[in-house]
Amino acid sequence: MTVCRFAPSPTGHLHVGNLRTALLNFLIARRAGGTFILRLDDTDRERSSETYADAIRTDLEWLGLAWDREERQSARLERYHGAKDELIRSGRLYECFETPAELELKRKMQRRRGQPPVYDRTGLHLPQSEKAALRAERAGHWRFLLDRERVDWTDRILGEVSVDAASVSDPILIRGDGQFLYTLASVCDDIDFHVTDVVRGSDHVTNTATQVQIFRSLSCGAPDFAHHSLLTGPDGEALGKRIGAMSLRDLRDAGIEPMALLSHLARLGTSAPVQLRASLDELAQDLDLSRFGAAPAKFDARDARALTSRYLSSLPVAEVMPDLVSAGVPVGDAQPFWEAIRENLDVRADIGFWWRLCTDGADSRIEPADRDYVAAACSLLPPQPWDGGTWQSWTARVGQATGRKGRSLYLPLRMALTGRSRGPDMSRLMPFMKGAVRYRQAE
RNA sequence: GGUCCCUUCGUCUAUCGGUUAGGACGCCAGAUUUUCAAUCUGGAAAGACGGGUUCGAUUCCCGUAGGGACUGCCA
Repeated sequence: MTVCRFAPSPTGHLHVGNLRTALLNFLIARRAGGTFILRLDDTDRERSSETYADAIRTDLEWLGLAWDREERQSARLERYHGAKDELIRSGRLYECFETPAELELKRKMQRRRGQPPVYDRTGLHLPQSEKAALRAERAGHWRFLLDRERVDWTDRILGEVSVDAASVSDPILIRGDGQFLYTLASVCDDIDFHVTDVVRGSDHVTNTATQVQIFRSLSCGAPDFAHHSLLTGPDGEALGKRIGAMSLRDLRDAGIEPMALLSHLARLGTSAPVQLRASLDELAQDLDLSRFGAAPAKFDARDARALTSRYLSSLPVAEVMPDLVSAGVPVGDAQPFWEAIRENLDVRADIGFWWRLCTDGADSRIEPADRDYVAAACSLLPPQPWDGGTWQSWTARVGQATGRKGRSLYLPLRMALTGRSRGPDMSRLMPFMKGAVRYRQAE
């Protein structure tokens, strides 16, 4: 039984990088008919908030990434205590008493001497009497005693990975204030929830080595790991540096369609071409982790926008009926109006734009050179209401009267009627144009 | 400073030592629809740099440069 999890900490809004992680986990679970767990890593009570937890759920729901089970670490403290006791009993957890300032100083000096800033295990060798004395003045924190050996695993994206645990400090698992840290909590959760596949960003590669040792010391096997490269912005900058940029919330507000975004992220950084898919199931069918590269990939929202436009044009009228109705389109007009505009939308909200343009009328744009031409054409324009044949009969007459043809015949008329050089097929749009056209001279 | 990863068209990437270095998205042009879009056809567009191995290197090795991750009482 495949079990995957997406484990954000509710300390901020999700961004596209987070989404890629969530999506991969979701798709793996979906394809295998397994379980997808949403796990809120909220052991840090100060930074975590319910507001962000809600925002995360909202984002996932918007995208259709339904989770089968929700867990939160703040509710599992007892379990972590149990793990702590077990590790102490087996001698893998030891208490330390350095202050953060002392540790920083230590690292600084090691660095200055050209040594790697690895913890020197002072706490491990402290005599009991000294520990008791220290304990009286401050709360100790707990470190996991690493085996100083290489940890190897076959990563489903990176291939054979080998990390030397000797190059890493014994990780702190429990803070002085008793807070359990990610490194331990995550392992306990993966054990208890029987997680089989861990897909996460490659910033966790080193963690994996230490966590594999923790799995072992708790007498459990580690799950399969896959570490994907990190996403950057269009200029290669790290995501999340610019606050709010690339957040899912922003993309949603900008009108990006879920399936467009999902289709893009499922293939970005892979050797397979991006293909617009209609459903998560289709994406799940196509998913191939081995096609992901190890190099960081750039995410450009413009790609998601282009896909959004293509996605919208593929939709049947039933899918957009609520949008048409709320834009004020009468149900009887919905089908033909949708057919008229569907291929000319950037975002869903453009439905309202075109309908308002039809009902409220447009500000025309007339190039100075076309002023006489447009005036002549307008004198030939039949009064509203127009129908599906109006555009053709009108432009034919205008063409005869003025001798114009092709682009120079049509474009000024399109701009006079809609104020834009691009837009829906005019013969399909004209029947809906009931508002007055406000003619004015272009600058 | 240390460890690890990465570097091919604008972007994502293919290439198991010999290829006119391929595809997709984007872009440009033409065709078509006497409009917009769509579609079709075509086009421009790449091996970071320096060594080495080899008959032959984008491919293997070393180095340099650049980018990223980790090096937290964050996750």
